[in-house]
Amino acid sequence: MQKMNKIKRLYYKLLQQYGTQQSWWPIIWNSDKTFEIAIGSILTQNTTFISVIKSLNNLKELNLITPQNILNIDIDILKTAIKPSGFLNQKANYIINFTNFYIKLNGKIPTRDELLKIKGVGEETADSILLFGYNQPSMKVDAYTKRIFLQYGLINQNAKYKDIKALIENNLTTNYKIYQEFHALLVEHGKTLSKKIV
DNA sequence: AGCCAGGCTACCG
DNA sequence: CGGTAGCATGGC
Repeated sequence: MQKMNKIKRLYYKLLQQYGTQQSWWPIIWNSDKTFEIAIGSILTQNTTFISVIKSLNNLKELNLITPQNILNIDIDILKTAIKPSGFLNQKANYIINFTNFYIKLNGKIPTRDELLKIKGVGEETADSILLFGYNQPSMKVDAYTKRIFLQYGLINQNAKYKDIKALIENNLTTNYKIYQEFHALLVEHGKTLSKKIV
């Protein structure tokens, strides 16, 4: 076998252990997947995805997984719908902020910098939207990623988001499917690790 | 019964 | 710049 860098080795090791994680991001509504994934990316901030699913189901029942309807509805109804995933006051506004931006895009793919200007969209959420919502090869780094990389000695404690992102992007083939797969695998593996060491 | 979850903003020094 | 309190809820 060809000589691989450590990131690639980890990728294939996890792939062998857990198998492919295709369609790892669950789709509830499936009409505007990009929009749905973006809203899910905001809702998932510092929350378990189980809670996000509940919120997305609430939104679906209210027919709110559509940009126009979200902007037309009373914000208190939006807050009630997303309550299961926590931080309802700020996330409701974050969702509205993103929705306004999304409508103005008119189908265009946003840049990462444009996304980062939205209040409520930080680095991880921006990458999540690009990678899973738009199928763009922009690696998403999360707490699991950092934890696992620390454990394998691939980074040190003070590595920052952009450092880890660059490390991965420089060592894997630039391909959104591979990035999606890798992230999903890291989450699956991360969930099996017992304690938070970051 | 406290800690953590698929973070971000605002504000501090 | 780096560090951190606050944000809200639910699961274990």
